[in-house]
Amino acid sequence: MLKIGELAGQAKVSRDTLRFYEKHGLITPDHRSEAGYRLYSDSDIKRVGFILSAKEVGFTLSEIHQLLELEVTKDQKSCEDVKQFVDAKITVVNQRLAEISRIKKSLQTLSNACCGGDEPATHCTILEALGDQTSQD
Amino acid sequence: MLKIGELAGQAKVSRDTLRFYEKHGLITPDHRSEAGYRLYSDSDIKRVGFILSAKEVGFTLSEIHQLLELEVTKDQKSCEDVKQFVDAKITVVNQRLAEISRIKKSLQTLSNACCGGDEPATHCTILEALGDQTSQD
DNA sequence: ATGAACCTTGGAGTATAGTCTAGTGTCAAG
DNA sequence: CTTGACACTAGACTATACTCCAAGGTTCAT
Repeated sequence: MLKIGELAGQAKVSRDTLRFYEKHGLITPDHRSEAGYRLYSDSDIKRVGFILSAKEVGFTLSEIHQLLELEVTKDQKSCEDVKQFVDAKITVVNQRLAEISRIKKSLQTLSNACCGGDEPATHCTILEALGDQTSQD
Repeated sequence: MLKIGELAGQAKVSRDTLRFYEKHGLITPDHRSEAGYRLYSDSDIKRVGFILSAKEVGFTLSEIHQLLELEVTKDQKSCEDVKQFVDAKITVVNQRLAEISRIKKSLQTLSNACCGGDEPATHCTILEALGDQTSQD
């Protein structure tokens, strides 16, 4: 069982952020101590990690909330709903993957462009690099 | 030359957003008409597209501003600075790629988990799916 | 020559995601 | 038995990224 400061330390967020996430339903301590201190389980480190990863790749807290709420039950009905929701998210994740790859390529083109690189100094802005994505990977 | 509404329509943002981006140095119309109307060049569609892509994968407007400002000149000095900056961005982009791939896999695991899928119904939440990334791709 | 549909500016308002402060309580070490 | 590091709540404040509004000017088709 971890106190809020311990979880915060391990997950590299502030205590305030954890309380904020709790207020918004993203994470709830397993239970409270006599004194009312939040007590988290070890697996909550993973949960916070997921929240941070998902946030970093562009999901909002409310989307992350939905993802964390998902529970595929045996109930066929809810299962179909979950599948639809998840498949929609996979679609946006794929779009994001494509876009981030595109940006990565442009950055690499830009990085190779000058400074004694092999490229002629024509790709001199990110927009020019974006327009011309051929050989670099 | 495009008026603000035309650019907004093509780039699928609001006029207000374009004015907001201008205020923050992300995009400036080529020039103004006699009446003071903003007139954009065709290439500004691409510029707005870049802003939106970069935003979607988690860059802030101020980072995007920096990316757009980058100009690899022949000057060796500034060139090294640019390379450093760009290489740092490539590092974060790679991290983001890894994280988004991880999330994608979990979503796929989750999607396959039930509903007559081949997986047993053990992967029933995103966190369980995250923990167990083996065969799916 | 007038009305709709556009454009201008400045400034206020909103949503999201924290971050900080105040006032108070808890706990472990010296 | 007190001091320092931590915890609690409620609420105010901040940054980012828009979004809307008011009051007015422009363009153009009818």
